[in-house]
Amino acid sequence: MADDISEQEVIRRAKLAKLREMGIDPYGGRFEVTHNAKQIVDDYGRLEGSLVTVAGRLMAVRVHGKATFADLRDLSGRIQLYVKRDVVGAELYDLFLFLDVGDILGVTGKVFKTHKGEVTVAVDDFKLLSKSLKPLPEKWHGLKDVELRYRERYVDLIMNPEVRDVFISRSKIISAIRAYLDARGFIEVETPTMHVVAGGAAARPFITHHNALDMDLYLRIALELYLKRLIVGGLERVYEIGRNFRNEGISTKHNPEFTMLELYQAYADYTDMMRLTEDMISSVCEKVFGTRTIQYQGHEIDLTPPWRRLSLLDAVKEYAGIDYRSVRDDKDAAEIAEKLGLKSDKTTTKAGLLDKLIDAYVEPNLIAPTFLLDYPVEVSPLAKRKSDDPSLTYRFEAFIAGRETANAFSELNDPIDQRERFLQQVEERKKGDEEAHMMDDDYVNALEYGMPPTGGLGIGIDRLVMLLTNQPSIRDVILFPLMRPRD
RNA sequence: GGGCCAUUAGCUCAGGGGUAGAGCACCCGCCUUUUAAGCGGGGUGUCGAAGGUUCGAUUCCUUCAUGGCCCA
Repeated sequence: MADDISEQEVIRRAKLAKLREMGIDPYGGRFEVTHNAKQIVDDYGRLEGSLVTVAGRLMAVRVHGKATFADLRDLSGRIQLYVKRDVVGAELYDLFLFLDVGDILGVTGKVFKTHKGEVTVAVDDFKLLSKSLKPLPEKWHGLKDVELRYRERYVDLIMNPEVRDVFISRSKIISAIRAYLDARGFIEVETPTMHVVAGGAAARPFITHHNALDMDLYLRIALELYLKRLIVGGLERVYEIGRNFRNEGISTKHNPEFTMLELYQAYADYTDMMRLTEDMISSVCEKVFGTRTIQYQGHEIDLTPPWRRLSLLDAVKEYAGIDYRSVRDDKDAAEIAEKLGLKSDKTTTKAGLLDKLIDAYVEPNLIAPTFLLDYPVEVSPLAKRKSDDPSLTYRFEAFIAGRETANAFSELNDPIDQRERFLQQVEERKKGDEEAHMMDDDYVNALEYGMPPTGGLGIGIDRLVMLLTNQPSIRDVILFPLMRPRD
């Protein structure tokens, strides 16, 4: 280990030893600050000439012989330090020059402005709070290598302030969602992440094992079925913001673990969910960013309600030129897929064809926020059938910037129909569809006690954050995206 | 899973069969209001890994690893 560290690291380790020799603890303890960097700059008028104590990471040092300028950075921003040999004395001055960029320190000094007008702290005293043993990346270009940025996100966060801002925005967006739902009488709950039956979505689960019970468990692929059990239990308005796990490929839109918001509202239906979706997303955007208009990868998108509403089958007819109602069976579907040149790795079913048509022809056209309404029952095993057309369901998906952003329906609360739909899914599974639902007897049992008519909504938080922060990849909104380990 | 691309110093990147390059960072010296401080000096490296071709490979070929983008 010791022989594969760089020269710069060797030098820093030697400095560390020297500091200890000098009786200086290179990893000091508690340090009380009076101000952060931004406060000192913002309140210069009041603070000029007074003593402040501030702590942060040393980001740059500019030595001018017997006086030195340095940049200290904390969460709030950057503040310049000025250390003068005449003021701090030779011993402390030499100690300051002995520090490295990257070290964390606390300083006390007087606030003043330089000739160039920059607010600066004239250091009287400072304390090393943590010795940094590795050199930081280049100050001008920062850390660019995407692999390193994801693997060593801590360095990414130190070097790239705009990355830090994205994650601060993410936190604010989630807080704003909580505030929005809490204000409307929703209660936040936590349901299991380890499931005996992985349901609520069409996806392959991760499998884990409980030793004491000697049983396999699935990491949840959705929050849905437990939250609806709570609606049966009378909680009426519930939501959960939680991690889902899906055992599928990794892409700019997929990370194996990702965060979903799901909410359920008793006595509501999917029209209520539409209004809630457009109102929540646009008000969260306004609360966090002060505007309802966003820029996403070259598109200007206005989130102000009401959003466009369009029947799914009309959209497919309009954009793909296919009348889905004329597709009688899986064989028809396969022929159409073949004719359109839609490649697929599995045998094409009616449901699979619809998915592909939406993907290839409809989605790319839905830049402005759009609700696609009334999905066929075969792709919506948990949604209530339309009373005027039982082949369709009261379900919508919302699309923004050509991407699915929300999925919602009037929940199926007929236990007999639900059991039949599960049975159909089990058949699909037997035919080789690994993403088809499993039978969930306990969920049907819950419905048999009676679930009120309910509207439910799911929103992928990561994708929403991507949209609102203009990030092209889901990895840019997940602090530690999954990576293969190095060696 | 398939296609394309990338991998060279701590970082950002050039190079292209014949002793390994730049900027920043780092080390030494000078410098008391600089800010990508400046001036002078110093190159710190398993060119992702393993095979192959060759007198000679960081460079060409093959395989592998990791990552990115596109497709599935």
